[in-house]
Amino acid sequence: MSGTTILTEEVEVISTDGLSSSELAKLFLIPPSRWSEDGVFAWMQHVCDQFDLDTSTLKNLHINGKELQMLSQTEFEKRIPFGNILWAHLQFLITCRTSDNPELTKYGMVNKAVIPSIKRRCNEPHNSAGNCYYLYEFLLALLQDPLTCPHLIRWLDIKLGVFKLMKTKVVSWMWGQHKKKPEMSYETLGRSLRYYSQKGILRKVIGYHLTYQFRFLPKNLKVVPSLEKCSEEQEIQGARDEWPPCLSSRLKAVALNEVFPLSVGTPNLALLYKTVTTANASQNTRHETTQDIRQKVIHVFKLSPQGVVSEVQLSPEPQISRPVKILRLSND
DNA sequence: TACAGGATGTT
DNA sequence: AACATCCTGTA
Repeated sequence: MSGTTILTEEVEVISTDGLSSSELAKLFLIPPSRWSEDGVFAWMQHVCDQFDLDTSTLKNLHINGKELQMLSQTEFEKRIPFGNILWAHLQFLITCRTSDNPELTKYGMVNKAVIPSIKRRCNEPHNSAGNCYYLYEFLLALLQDPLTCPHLIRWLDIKLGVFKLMKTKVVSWMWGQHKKKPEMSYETLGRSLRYYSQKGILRKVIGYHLTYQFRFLPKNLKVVPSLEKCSEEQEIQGARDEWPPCLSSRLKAVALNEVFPLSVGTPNLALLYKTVTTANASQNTRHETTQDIRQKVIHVFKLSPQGVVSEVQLSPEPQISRPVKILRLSND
């Protein structure tokens, strides 16, 4: 299949991988009632993609936008996979359209959050893409990225949603970059987490430092393959089996101590993990022993468009002053 | 240093 | 509304 018609009025050639952002923009410019059969299918794929739902169960139902809108909610949810989510999304699109919001076409493209937030976003006329991310979504993204989980943040019990912040300084700094708040600290981030207790999104796990519990988890949560219990070779192979190609190449870069940019939430950042061995002279009452301490050191870099990065100093983290050339930029 | 939560400002 | 900032106080 080399191309598909996605709109009733216009013919657009699209790749089999999905729609480009400009193609999506065109789709959302057209009222849902005027979508073609392929337009409806493209919309379904897009939404499932945005909500991390399994797109493989989707198939072209060969109904156009008009027929789609004529379905009752019950009928809709019965016939269409993930019907509850798609229904909510469709209602969202229709409502925004009729409320005469000039920015509406953008919203169909940035729905990376949970369903309840869609309605609220509909009423936020000046919400930019960089602003649409909540802290809990950001943390969930980090927990699903092998570059940040488990080194910066990890599950203590994924089934219970219990996680721990391993490197508060780095995570807080990344969140600050994401929100364009360079002064962000764990003091501030922690206050936001405490607000989440009140809202019922998180719960503090009492007695455990830096440990919180999600009270709700998204379906199809990606599980980062364990990095601790296997060799580097297995690690990379495991990642290759379980993750899309772009991610396994990123994991490989980490294993090889290469600098590699983060793509989740913070595309302008890079992390470098390095295992350093230091001799540690520890004193017992009787003997003095030297012990090799293997420690994972994390360096954080900021990317420029040329791929040259400078290290960010997260005091008292170690600093490298020389600029580093990025070997590979993200494919995704 | 982590943590609880009040007060107030910002977007 | 969802933080960000600042702060008082506790452990």
